[in-house]
This record gives sequence, structure tokens and C-alpha cells, in this order.
Amino acid sequence: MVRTPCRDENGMKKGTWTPDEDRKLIAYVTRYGYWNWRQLPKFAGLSRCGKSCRLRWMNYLRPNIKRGNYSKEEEETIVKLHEKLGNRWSAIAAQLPGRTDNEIKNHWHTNLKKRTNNKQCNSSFSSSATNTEETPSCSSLEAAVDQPIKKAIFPNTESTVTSQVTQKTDDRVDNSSQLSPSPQPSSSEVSSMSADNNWVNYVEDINATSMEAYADSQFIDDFWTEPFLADNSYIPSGFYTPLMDSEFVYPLFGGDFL
DNA sequence: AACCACTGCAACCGCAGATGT
DNA sequence: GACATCTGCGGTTGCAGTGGT
Repeated sequence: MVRTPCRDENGMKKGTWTPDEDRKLIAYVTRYGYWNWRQLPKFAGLSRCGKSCRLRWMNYLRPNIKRGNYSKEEEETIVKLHEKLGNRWSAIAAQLPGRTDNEIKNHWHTNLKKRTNNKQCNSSFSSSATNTEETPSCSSLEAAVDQPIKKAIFPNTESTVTSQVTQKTDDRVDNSSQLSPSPQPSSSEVSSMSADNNWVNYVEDINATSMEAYADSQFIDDFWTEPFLADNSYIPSGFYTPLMDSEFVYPLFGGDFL
């Protein structure tokens, strides 16, 4: 299910993200934001390309991400919007709070596509298809058509940062990590644990330990105003940045969970 | 138990548009 | 206007898990 880790010609790591990498990214973005994805991995201590960091953050680590457990309303909304918008996943995702374009895209291809195909085949309602792809036409959709989209989705959901996160990302790579929730579950475990809060715990754990690490360090608040470390006085003892050496070590996170 | 085909999904890739110089 | 850089998007791939034989 996941790509095995490897490195490209530039030495950038590819493949599955480890809990430790997640921690670094969460800690960094939470504290400093993402002003430049390309530069970010250098400062966050990640041997990843900016694109990979951005993707990981946007699709899995950022707050309010919902994982798995699509409600009927959500699925209907996706189908309806797909009928209307085609493969504009980001536009569809914009109508589904907490869902990412990537996840919606996957869900479409693995579930809804077949379902809508079947429905279309079985339905006498052969609608005015504008899509080159299969166009859904089911009664449940017809019923939902006149309802405002927002009403159709999550009428009563608005919760805290990680509380909507219900699924834990897969990672079979870094099982040596001592992070408490690891090893991470298989995909089957992931799907079966969607309803519980293991992923919440995982992300919260990462957040907590990462932020503790930052808090414990003598890191100053305006690091980003001086991001290029012209002055080493900004660097707490033991702190290290990838700009200093190609053999990067990340002591802020090292002791407790490496 | 071993093999194999299929499934689901995290992650990668390439492109296009936006923005800056 | 031309070029470079960055970001976001959609398509596609890779591979562990699963179920059937």
C-alpha cells in the first residue's frame, strides 16, 4: 500500500513518511507556518522535497483532517459535485470540510466510481451527461439536488483541531521508532479503527511531543525573522540545522523518540 | 500453506497558473 | 514582456493487505 522509502538522485528521501518525520513537520509548521515549502524541509530537518512536505501536511497532518468513514451525505455530495464539476477534486474537496482532494479522489476511484457506474446501468434515468466519465444518476442524488450543499454536509460538526481526525496513517517503515502508538496499523487496521480515536491520539501525541521539544529548547520565537542563521547566537546549544552540515541530525527530537 | 489476482490508498510526477524579479 | 520560481492540481504508480483457489 505504501511506497518503500528510498532516495532520489539529490539524496531526498521518498516513500512513506515515518512518525518522526511527521513530528518534525508538525512541530515546524505549527510553530512557524509554511512560508516557503521549498525551503521548509531544510529548516525542519527533513530530507524531503518541499512538495512532499506540502503534500504530507495538506493531506494528512494539518488540523481538522477527517479520515475514512464517509457518511452517506458526504458520498452523495461527492457524487453530485463530480457530476457537476468533473474531476475537479480540489473544488469538490472545498465543499467537504476536513476532506482532502487526494482522499476524495481515492475514494471516488475505489468506491463511488463503481457504485455510480452500477447505478447508472440500473437506472432508467439516463441523464444529461456532461462528463466524459460515467455520470451518476441515482434517486438519492435526485432527492438531494435541491438542497444546499452545506446543509447536506455535516450539519453539526465543528470541532477542535485534531478531534475530527479519525484515521491513522500507515507506516511500516520505521517500526524502530519508539513513538507510543507505533507500529502503525495495516490498511485493514486503519479502516477498522476509523471510528476510534487512535489517529487522534497519534497526531496529538506527535503534536504534544514535538511542541514539548520546542518548548524545552531555548528556541526563540522570532526564528523565522532570521531564518538563515546568519547569527549562531540564535541556535540553542545542541540545536542543529541542515544548513550546517549535510549529515543532518535533529537533536531537538532525538533523545526521546529516536 | 502457497500462490495469485485484486483492492485501497499514500505518495510521486508532471503540468499549469500565479507570482515575483 | 521574458524569465524564474513557487504552489496547487489531477493523473498515475507502487505495494502491503486481502480474499479466493
